[in-house]
Amino acid sequence: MGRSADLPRQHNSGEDAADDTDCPILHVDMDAFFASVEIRRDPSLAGRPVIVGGGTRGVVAAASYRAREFGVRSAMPMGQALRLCPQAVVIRPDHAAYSSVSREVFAIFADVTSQVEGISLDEAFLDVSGAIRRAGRPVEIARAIRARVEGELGLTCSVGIASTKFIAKLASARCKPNGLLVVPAAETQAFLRPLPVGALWGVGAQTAAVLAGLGLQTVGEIAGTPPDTLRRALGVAQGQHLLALARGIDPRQVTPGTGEKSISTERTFDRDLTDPALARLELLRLSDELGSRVRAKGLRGRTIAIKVRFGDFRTITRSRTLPEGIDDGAAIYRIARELFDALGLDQPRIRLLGVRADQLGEGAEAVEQLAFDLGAQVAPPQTPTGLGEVMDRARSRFGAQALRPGSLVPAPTSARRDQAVP
DNA sequence: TCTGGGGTCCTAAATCAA
DNA sequence: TCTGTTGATTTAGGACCC
Repeated sequence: MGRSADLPRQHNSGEDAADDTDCPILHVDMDAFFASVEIRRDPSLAGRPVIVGGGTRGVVAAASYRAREFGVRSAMPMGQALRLCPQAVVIRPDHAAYSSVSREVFAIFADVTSQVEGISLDEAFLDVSGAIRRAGRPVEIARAIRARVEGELGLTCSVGIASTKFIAKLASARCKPNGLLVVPAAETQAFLRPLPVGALWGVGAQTAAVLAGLGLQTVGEIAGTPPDTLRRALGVAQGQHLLALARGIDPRQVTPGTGEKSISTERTFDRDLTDPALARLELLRLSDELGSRVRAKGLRGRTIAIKVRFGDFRTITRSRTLPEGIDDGAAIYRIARELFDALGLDQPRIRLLGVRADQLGEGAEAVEQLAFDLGAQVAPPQTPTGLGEVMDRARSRFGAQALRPGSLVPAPTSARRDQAVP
């Protein structure tokens, strides 16, 4: 969602006249996605400032355009957002709902082309070069997508059309909300030159400050800077990357669905944890959840990492790589706890804890491969093989709370204990 | 002002093996 | 055998994205 530098909105009067030759890349971006889904669910919210986010220590995940008129932006602390717009309706994020709507949106994309690269729930690149003969010019395809998304799902999106991914993304940002913008291949340079450096993908606050130190404010100024200057200031990889982008060069292809490389779960506490025993309990909870999510995707993680953020926002990570992948909450917890204990924290103030699985491999495939190697007489196991799988099956039948590690079950109330113990 | 949660990618140092 | 080089891997941290 619109986290990048705000770009002046460009009303593209000449949408039909714009030359979309050699512009096969579409960037489709849903408008204020989370907030729009919430408004669709509760139409009485239409026209009101809606902020999706929350928690006493939360930030804004999405703001409706009405809320943005008050200066509310994504990633803004909730306290600040509510000072700007006290009358806003605040809604806790419902990721399951957004995922579900996202699948419907992507189903429309898939009708157009198989060349769809999802960036997030609400954003994707489409390479429509293979669809032009069947579905028409890129502009016509984009118009059809926008009509279907609005007609079938009651949501609006914006589409940028260009010769490269990067320019297409800038174009969609520039025509938001509910717009369509073509940047003809021949006009790429003119389009780029006046933009602020923050418009470039990969330039955040830190990099922008470094560039400002070099006296560089616009993309055009970066494009005219000697490569060595940028490499020295930003490192080889980033320097070259930025220079190429600033000159409109972006060879990246649209690459449909490459599997994820890590899965993580983390939690910021309403109040800092000071009791290491409580912190370990949270690690157990997080490890258990992570195990479920890793198993649900049929994966195993070979590297387990923990993340600890302290009261002063200082953040550290610790990781360990294992000889084999694991997917079981208890096994993940053992590693996480060892990493945590090795920190030797004395009187900690812990704001956040997280657990992550890296170096993901396919667990089920490994089992099947083993069966194959044994001569195919051994069928892949049809019954659960581990405690984690047993728990997953029980949860899917009886609900998420059905089975949890013993120490996560709330202590019985005195009344219930009285009943249980005659 | 007071900073979420889910990710990706890059850098750099340490370590180990060829 | 010793030493230096090189490359791969691990680990930690950080910037950035939505």
